[in-house]
Amino acid sequence: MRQVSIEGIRDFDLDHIFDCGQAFRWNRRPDGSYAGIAGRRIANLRFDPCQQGGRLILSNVTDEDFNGFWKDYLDLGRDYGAIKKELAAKDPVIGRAIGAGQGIRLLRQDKWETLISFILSQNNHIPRIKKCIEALCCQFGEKAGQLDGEVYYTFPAPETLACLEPEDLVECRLGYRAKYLIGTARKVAADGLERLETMGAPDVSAAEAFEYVTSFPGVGPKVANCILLFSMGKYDCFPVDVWMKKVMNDLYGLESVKEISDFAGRTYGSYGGIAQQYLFYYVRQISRRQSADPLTLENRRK
DNA sequence: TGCCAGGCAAGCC
DNA sequence: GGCTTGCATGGC
Repeated sequence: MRQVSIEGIRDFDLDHIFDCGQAFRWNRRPDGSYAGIAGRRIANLRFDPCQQGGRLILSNVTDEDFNGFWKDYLDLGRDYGAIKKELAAKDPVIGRAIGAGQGIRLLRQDKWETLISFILSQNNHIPRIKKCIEALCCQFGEKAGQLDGEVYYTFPAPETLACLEPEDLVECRLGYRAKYLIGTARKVAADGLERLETMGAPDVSAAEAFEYVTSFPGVGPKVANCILLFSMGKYDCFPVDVWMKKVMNDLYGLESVKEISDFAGRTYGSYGGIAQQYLFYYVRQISRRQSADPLTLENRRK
């Protein structure tokens, strides 16, 4: 199989990247590799860490694909080591979270797919969000190809979803989010997909992009910030969900969303969104450990 | 078995 | 403008 191998990659860990709630169409294989789809491109990623920077092996990928797409998608051009240093220098507490998710990278994902995916994320668990999205792609996407015996489907286009009615979506089990999805698809189709795409341009401010994406039904401040951060390169955005409320309360004693957002802007600056991902991964890791280990202090008190 | 999740919109004051 | 409530669903 066609394959690309890249040496000397630092600040990179597949579990951290694909298990930090930013992308929903990647799955861990028993060998520790991840298989997934982006656009029409299907790939398997494997990473062998080593002291001097590890080796990333991308299967089902050509050199042309790597240079023209995957390099940017995986954000390999960014120096996360420098960002981590900068964040740690600004704030003494975040070092713990950076240590937990040291290999996180923010994927540069498709804007339309991210918009719909995070509409489906609201008041939902990550494993179930993945199921909803797979059902949607399987039913309304196009067959993109096959890898290791598994068939992959593209994310359905705006026009495809725009002409659906809620009853067409019952099998996807989206719940009350189905009507938001249809309303948003219709508005994207009416506005033209280009309008959404232009929001990712560097000269479009986060505030302007925020205003546009919150005009879609089912998109409030939290979902909007996720879209801006995960698909539009607005790295100062700081999405606050229930996990972030918990970790920001535990670490800094902050309570309200406004308190948390203000603190983040003040403290982490232009890389607040990246700080947010380390914190998100950290608090979820702690939570998982506690539920896996009944002898932790918190559980013993019960 | 309930509780809860990468929240939002609508209705209240 | 801030606060409360209803919401579909299923993983844990």
